[in-house]
Amino acid sequence: MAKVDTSLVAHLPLFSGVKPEDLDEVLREARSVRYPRNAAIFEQGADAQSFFLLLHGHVRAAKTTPTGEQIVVRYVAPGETFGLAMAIGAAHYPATAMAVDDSVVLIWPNSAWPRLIERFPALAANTMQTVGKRLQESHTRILEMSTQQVEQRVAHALLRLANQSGKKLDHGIEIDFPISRQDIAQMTGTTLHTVSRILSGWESQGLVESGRQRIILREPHKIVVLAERSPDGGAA
Amino acid sequence: MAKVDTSLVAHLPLFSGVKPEDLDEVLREARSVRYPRNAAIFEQGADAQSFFLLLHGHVRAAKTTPTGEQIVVRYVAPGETFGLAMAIGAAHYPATAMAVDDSVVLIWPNSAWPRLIERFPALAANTMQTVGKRLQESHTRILEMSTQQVEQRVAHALLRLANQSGKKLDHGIEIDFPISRQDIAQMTGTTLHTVSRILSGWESQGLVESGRQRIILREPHKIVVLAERSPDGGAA
DNA sequence: CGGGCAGTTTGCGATAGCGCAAAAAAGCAC
DNA sequence: GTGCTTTTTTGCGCTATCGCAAACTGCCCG
Repeated sequence: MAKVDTSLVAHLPLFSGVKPEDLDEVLREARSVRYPRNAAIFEQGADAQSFFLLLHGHVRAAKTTPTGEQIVVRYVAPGETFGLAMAIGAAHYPATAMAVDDSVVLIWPNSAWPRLIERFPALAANTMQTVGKRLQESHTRILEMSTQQVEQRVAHALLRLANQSGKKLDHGIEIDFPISRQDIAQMTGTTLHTVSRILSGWESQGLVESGRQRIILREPHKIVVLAERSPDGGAA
Repeated sequence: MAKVDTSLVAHLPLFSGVKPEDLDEVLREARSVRYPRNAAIFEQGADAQSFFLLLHGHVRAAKTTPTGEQIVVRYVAPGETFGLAMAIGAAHYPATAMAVDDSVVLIWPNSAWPRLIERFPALAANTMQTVGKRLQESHTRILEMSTQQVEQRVAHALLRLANQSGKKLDHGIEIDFPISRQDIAQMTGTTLHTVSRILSGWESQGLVESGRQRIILREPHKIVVLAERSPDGGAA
C-alpha cells in the first residue's frame, strides 16, 4: 500500500475543516488502488464494503434496469468521492462504478467511517453537503428531462462535462476522457442514434469536433445558447 | 406556540437514536404552525431560514424553470422532513413548498441545527440517511424517465403515492390528498392531457376510479403489472 | 498488413405523445 | 338555484424522436 501525499488531497472539499496535520490519520486507513481503463470498481447490488475517493482518472457510475438498459448516473472527476453507500445507509451499491480511464482510487473500508466522522465531524458535514448537492443536481436533471427537448439536454450535458472535466485547448474545450455517443445518450435519456445525429449537425456547423469517443467543443458559447433556447425559439 | 407531545413524534425516523426523554429538548426549539390548504410554506429561491417536519397534512415540493414550467419534486407525507436546505449547505430553498391539504408543520430556525446535531449526533446521521434515500429515489426516477413510456411512469407514480399516502378502502386504495392530472403530469414528465387519457383508459377498464383531484386505485395489483410490463409486452 | 470489431453515421418508416382547441363536468360563491 | 371558475375530457393533426437496418470508419490485434 503506497503512502499518499497529504498535500495532494488537503485542499479537497471532502477534507475542508480537517487540519492538515490530522490528514495523515485519515489517509492511513485508506489504501490506494489503480484500476486500468474499463475495469469495474464495484457492481450495482453488491455488498457495500468500502467508500472511495478518486485521485486520478475518471469513473463512470451507471444504473442498470432489470431489463438491461443503463443510464449514466454521473461521471466522477478526480477529487470527488463515490460509492458512499455506507454514509447514506445503503447496504448495497445502488450503481455500478467503472474506470473509463486508467484511474487511481483511495479506498476506505466502511468500518472506518464511524470512527472517522467521530474523530473528524467535518467529514460528515462535508459529505452531507456533497450528497445534498448531488440531490439538487438530480432534481435539475429531472427538470430538464421533463421540460426540454433532446438537443437542449445534450447541450447541457456536454457543457457540464466540459465544466467538470474539460481540457482547455487553443480553440475550444475537449472532454478529457473517452466518452461515446451511447454514453451521452444514457446521460440525457435518448438513443445513441439521436445523439449522433445531433452531433453531426453541430459538427457541420462547426460547433463541435468529434470522433471515436472524443468530443471537442469548438464554440462553447454557441452551445450555451442552444442549451438555453426555448423549444420553439431561434432558428427562423 | 403550542407544545408538541413528544410521544407523537418519538417514533419518527428523524428521531431514531434520540432518547425519548431528550426529545423535549429538541422540540422546544421548534414552533408549530398550521397552513391552510394551498398556502405557500416557502418559495424557491428564498433565503433558507428554517427547516421543517410535517406533522399533519400533505405538502407538495415543486421546482420551477425560468420559463415557468413546474415539476413536482415530491409529496411530503406526515412524519417526513422537508426544506433541509441548511443541512445540505444551500443558502436558498431549491424548490417551493405548499400545503396541498390543511397541514401542521414543526419549524426549526436554521440557527438551531448546528447545536442540535452537536447535542444529538443521531439527528445528523438520520438526516444523512434521509437525503441519501431521496438521492436514490431521484436516480430511480431518472432511470424510469429514460427507459419507460408514459403509461408505465404514471403507474409507478400512482403506486408510490398509494404506498406513501394511500388510504385503504374496502375495495382499493385512495390517494389521501387532492391531486390533479396536472400534478401527476408534473411528477412523470408528461402533459395533463396524456395523463387524463391514460386515466380515462384505466377507468374504463375498472382499474381506477377518479374524479376532480381524487384518485382511487381499484385494482392495485393490475396497475403493478402495467408498471412493470416492458414497452411492447402484453396487450395482444 | 489484413482482418475484424467497436463505435459512428445515415436513411427511412412508424408512432408515442404533444399541442391546440373546444366542450363537458364538478365544485363553489352568492 | 344560477353563474363562474377550475379541472377534466376528448378530437385531431403534427412532429420530435425512436427503432431498425445497413453502410462506413478508425483502430486494435494478431
